[in-house]
Amino acid sequence: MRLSKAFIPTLKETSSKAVIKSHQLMLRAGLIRMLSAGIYSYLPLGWKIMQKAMEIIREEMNAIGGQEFYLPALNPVEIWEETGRAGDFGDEMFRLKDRKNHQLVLAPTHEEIICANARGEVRSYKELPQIWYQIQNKFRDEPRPRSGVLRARQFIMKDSYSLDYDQAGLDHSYELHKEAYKKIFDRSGIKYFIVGASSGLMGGSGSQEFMAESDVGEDTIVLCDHCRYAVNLEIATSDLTELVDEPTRLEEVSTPNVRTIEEVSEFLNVPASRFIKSLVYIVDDEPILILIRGDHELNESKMQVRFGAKFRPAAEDEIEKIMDGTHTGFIGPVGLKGMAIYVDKTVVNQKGFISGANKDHFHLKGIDLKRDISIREIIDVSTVKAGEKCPECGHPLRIVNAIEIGHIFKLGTKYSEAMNATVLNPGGEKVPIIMGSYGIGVERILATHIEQNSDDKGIVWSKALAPYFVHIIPINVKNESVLEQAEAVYDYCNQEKISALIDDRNVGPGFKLKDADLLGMPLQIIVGEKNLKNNRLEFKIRRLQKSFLVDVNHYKEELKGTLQKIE
RNA sequence: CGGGGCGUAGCGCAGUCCGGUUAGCGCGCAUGCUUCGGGAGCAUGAAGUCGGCGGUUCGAAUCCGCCCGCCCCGACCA
Repeated sequence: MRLSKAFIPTLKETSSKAVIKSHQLMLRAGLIRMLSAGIYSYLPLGWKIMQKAMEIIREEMNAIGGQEFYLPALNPVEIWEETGRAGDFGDEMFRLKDRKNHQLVLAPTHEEIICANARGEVRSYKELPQIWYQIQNKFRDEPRPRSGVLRARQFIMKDSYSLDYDQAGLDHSYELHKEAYKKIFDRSGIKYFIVGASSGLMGGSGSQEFMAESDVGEDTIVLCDHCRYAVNLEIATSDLTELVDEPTRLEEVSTPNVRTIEEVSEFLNVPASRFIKSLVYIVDDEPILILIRGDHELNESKMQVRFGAKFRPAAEDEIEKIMDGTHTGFIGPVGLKGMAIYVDKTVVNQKGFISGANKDHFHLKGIDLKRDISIREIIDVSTVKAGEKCPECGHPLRIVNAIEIGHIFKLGTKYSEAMNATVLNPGGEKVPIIMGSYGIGVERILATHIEQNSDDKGIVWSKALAPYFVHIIPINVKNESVLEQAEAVYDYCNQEKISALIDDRNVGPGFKLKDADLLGMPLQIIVGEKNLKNNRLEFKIRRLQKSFLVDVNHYKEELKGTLQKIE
């Protein structure tokens, strides 16, 4: 491609609206332009890279027997009502009406459509397993689109769906996907790790996420560097068994006007971990009390796993009413009646805790959970903190941010049952198809690659995603021998099917060199007057920002050899 | 949905607090000449519903009200 003809609108600066590195660089390198919040145009260079990423995905999906579909984005709402997800997605689903006033939605994902294709047409276990996939636009009306292309309202997702008739089949399809995903992300040059994850709205028996560590990631991951324990904070646990466990005596202490754990901790000079935090939640219109350790936060994802979607924290005035006038800050579990008490597992069977005395301006010391409190149930709802012990091996845990680039689910029969997608098994019984679902955010591959592979000058593409391998720069196109030599290199690349970009624009050398670094092709070949007089071309490896001179007569071998060495 | 910020030429921004000639700057764009190893120089030129609507005023980019759009933090989220 000739830059003189190409539409690659690079920018020297970006709006202050673009905050994260990948967003800024995608704008500056002329890959994308925003049309509206969370909605982007892919310009030719950006689309070329997207296609590269999609081709890697396609190859690996085909390699495990995947068959590509093209599914409708425009769906009648009824199909989403069959599984109840029209309601579950709520405002996140784009809705519109056709001319007959019929309700349609823009598909946020495609489990229902896959089921619709399977039911009635896949009838016997003999036709299974199937792996069906698509690489298409999905639409989600995000409450807050952000971080450029990382959280968009219209985005391209590779989604695949496995159909099996028994658990072993599902396990196998799941493993196939996991291995395929490793290959996809390895080939894309992305550093990632696999974590245990929450299944959220998707349902199902288990799921894992492919995560790329990054400060701009929206997910939080708990990692153990010693044993490879790695799970999403949403479901992470830690080992906290070392706490004090001596016989204690209940004792009321006066704590005038000190109410937050922090304040009381300071007032009594006792660490926050020795406190019990008493939280009032409303579940199905009933108040419940949840006890967690004073230095911990409640984990809403875990709450959802235990109590479903219908829980909320009680408001302050509600609490006063429920607690017979005791104000927040002084409520506690001891002597409490008429309210179920759920205890987080991090404080169960322990002694010597401090909590509110259910009396304004007083706290209770020496609480023994077992002795003093009638526990309804022991649950796991607290959020792990960095430095706590790994539940597997006891080493300290690390907490990092990460970008979710892939998510694999064992869905089970949630959708097939709701939509009556069944097959006859070898025993002649009618069984619901067992499904798995496996997603990859294609834009996130690009953005993550840029987050992980860029410097202050611009992007550094690895060969797998690079839109062109070689960027040829004649320093001055008015100099005939310079231009001729550059064109010769360009011709050679085309002839050898080495994708190349030539900057044949009549602009200053600084302009071209800056653009080349910004665009980030792996190898730059710079043709300058002085070097050419000495029969030399300059090869520059973008990633290393290092140049070396090559004899004009041997550049062909050198080009191939150098490209081979670059990953 | 809560908190904060922004909207002025194609792009990036100043001007708004404290109303007052013809609304500025940089980049880009067009034409010409020069220049050619890190976003060139000179000259000339084109380009603006100051987000929208309404109000206050002799006079509004500037003050007031409503609305729209975009960004950040939070909530939420595949």
